[in-house]
Amino acid sequence: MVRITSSNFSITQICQSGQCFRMNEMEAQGGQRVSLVAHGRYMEILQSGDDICFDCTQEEYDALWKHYFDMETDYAEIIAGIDADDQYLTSAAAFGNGIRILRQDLWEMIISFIVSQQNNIKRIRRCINLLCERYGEKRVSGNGTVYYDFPTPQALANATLEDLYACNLGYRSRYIHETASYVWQGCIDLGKLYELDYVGAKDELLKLCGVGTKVADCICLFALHKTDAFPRDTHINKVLTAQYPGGFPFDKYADCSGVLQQYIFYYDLMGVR
DNA sequence: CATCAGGCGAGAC
DNA sequence: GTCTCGCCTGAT
Repeated sequence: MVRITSSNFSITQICQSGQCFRMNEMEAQGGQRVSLVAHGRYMEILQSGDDICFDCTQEEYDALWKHYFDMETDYAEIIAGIDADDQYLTSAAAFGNGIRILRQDLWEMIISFIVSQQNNIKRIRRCINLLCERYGEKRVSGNGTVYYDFPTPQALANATLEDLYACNLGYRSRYIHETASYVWQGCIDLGKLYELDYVGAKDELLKLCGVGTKVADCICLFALHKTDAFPRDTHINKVLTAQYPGGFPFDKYADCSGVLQQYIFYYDLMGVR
């Protein structure tokens, strides 16, 4: 068990923000609890107010989860940098101030956000769980929980189109089949994407079948942690049209616009209006 | 029954 | 380069 105290950190907000499809809210008394599969491990986190309890060793927290949850970044500073005259953005950030931009697995994000297109979060989770159960390695955690690794490029490349359609992926089945084959054959070196800047990494990702501008931006933000990426989906476009008819002030928020995108997205999705 | 969900690829121009 | 159109599936 690792106990830490942090304002600007909410496991439920992170869970609901829709960047991670393998994080689930659980029943809990006297606080919030989520389970998570990442880094090939299963973990639970308990939170009560500013008190957060990671169910792992200190070594594991320091080596993996601290970085995964972006604990080194001061989100209060980002929020403090928001233009006080921008009432919408100020409200959105106050509403979602516990959100973090996670550092998730690159391959998992590529497939997850291909699945996400023209799809709703509930079905996205179902599709991904199905892919993991059918093509991921089965594991058992320390507390006896059965879970599945995210399928490897090889496992998905070996799945037939029919198999993928059977996972209710619809027309995205072909995209996943082609992208998995492409990666498994070594046509793209995913490792080198970490060395590129946002624009360079995005250009490479756009070569993948089923990856367009929006999906590429999500991968850049949630896997490569390019916080200057600003994914534009239907929610964001709706808000930009209504709240920023003169254009969103990207120049003010050069290297944190991706964080702001998450505040806006979450506020539009969950906020009471 | 129509519409939409965190878009994208293919083809027309 | 920009625009339109069709697309699996399920929830509302």
